[in-house]
Amino acid sequence: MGLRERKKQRTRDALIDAALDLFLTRGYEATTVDQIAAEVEVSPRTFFRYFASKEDVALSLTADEQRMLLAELAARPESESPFTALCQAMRSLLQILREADETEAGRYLRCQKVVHSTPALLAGTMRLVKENERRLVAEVARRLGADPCDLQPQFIVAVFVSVALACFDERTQDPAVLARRLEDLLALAERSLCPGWDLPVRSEAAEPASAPG
Amino acid sequence: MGLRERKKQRTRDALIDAALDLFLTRGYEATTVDQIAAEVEVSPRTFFRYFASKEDVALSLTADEQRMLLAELAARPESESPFTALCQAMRSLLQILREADETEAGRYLRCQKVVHSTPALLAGTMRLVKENERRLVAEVARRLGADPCDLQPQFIVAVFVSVALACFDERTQDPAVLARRLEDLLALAERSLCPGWDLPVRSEAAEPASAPG
DNA sequence: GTAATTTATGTCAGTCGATGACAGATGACA
DNA sequence: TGTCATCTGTCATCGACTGACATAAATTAC
Repeated sequence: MGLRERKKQRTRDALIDAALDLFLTRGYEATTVDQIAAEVEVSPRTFFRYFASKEDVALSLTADEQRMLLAELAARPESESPFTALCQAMRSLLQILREADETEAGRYLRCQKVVHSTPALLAGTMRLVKENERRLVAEVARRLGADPCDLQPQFIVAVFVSVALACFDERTQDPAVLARRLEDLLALAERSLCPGWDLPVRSEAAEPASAPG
Repeated sequence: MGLRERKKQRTRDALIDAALDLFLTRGYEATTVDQIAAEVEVSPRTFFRYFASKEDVALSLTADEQRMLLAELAARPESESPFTALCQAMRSLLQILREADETEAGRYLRCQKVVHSTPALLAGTMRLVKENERRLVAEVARRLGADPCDLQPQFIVAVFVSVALACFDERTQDPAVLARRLEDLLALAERSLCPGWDLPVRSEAAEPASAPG
C-alpha cells in the first residue's frame, strides 16, 4: 500500500477520533465540522471529502458493523436455518468486537456513548439498520429458496432485527454485557417461537400466485 | 374555539398541504422552506414557528398516526393479551384511516408517497416509530404487570413493530391494501409463535431479582 | 368602545452544514 | 527529473435553522 493510501487512512481515522472526542465532551450538536477539521489540521472542505456529512463520521463505525453482520451471515453454512444463521452471525460480530485491540475497542465504546446520547444519531442508526435489513432479507430469501418479496423472509429478518435492536440499549455498551443481553433475548425468542418456524414451507393454502407443482 | 386558534389550524394545514404538494412535484430535497412559506404567503420564519424542521412538516401526519396507535392500545380491554391488543389497536388505526374524509385521505396518500420516495424521511419515520416503541413497551409492561426493562414486553412490542413496519412497504399505500398485507403478516406471526407466548410468566428459573413468593 | 395585555407574525442578521469551481500542492510513475 | 493523477485549500454560495426586536392582530379588562 502506497504512502498516499496510508496517509488517507490516517487522516480518516484521525477525523473519526477527533469527532468522537469532541462529540463526547461538547455534545454532537454543539460540535461544528470546522472544529473537527481544525483538530486534525485539515480544511473543512477536506472533511466533506472523507465523510458525506457530520452524521456520517459519527456513524461510520456503525455502518462498518452492519457490513460485517451481512458478511458473517453470508459466511454461515447453508445447513443452518435462516434464523439460526442470523443469530450465529450476530454472535460472530460480537466476538469480533470483543477481540478488537485497545484502539478499536475505545473507538467503539466512545461511538456507542455518543450515539446513545444523541437522538439524531439514534435515528441515523435506525436508517443504517433498515438499509441493511433489505440485504439481510435478500440473503435469507436466497437461503429459503424464496422471493425477497415473500412475507416469510421479511418476517424472519424482522424478528431478528427487533431482537438485535432490543440489545442495542442505552445501558448496554460493553460488548460482553451486550453479548449476555443478546443471549437472554435469543433464549426468550426460542421459547416464544414454534419449532421450524423459519424453515421453508411447502406451498400450503395461502400461496395463490405460485407456480403449481 | 377562538378565531386565533382556528386561524392557526388553517395555517398549519395549509403549510402541510403546500409542503406535500411541492415535495411530490419537485422532490423533498429540491423543495426549500422558502417555497413552502411563499405558497402559503407567510414568512419563512413563521414556518419554523409551526414546524421544528422541514422534515417535521413532512412527518407530522406520521407522528399523528403514532400517537393514535398508542391511544388505541390504551383503549383496548385489559382482558386481551398484549400482542392481541397491539394487533387490534393497529386494526383500529387502519380502520380510522379508511373512514377518513376525502381531504384527510388525500393528505395521507400524498404523505405516504413522499415518505417512501425519500430516504431521509424513511429514516425520520424509523425515529418516530422507535420513539413510540418506548411508550408501547411501557403500556405492554403495565398490562403484564412487569417492568418496562424486562425482556418480555420489549420482545412482544419488537415483534409487533417489525410486523407493522413490514407492512409499511413502498408498494403499499392504499389503506385497504395495507390492511390486507397486515392480516397476511399477522397470520404468519400467529403460525410462527407459540400459544401463550405473550402472556405473563410465573417467575421461572431466570428471574433472579424478583421478590420470592 | 377603548385601553391594556397577550400572542402571532415579519424583518433582519447571523450560524452552521453542505457543495461546486478553481488553483496549488503532493505523491505516483515512467 | 518531468509528467500525470490525485489530494487539498480557498472562495463563493445555497439552504436549514435561530435569536432579537418591532409590528400587527386578537383577547381581555374596564
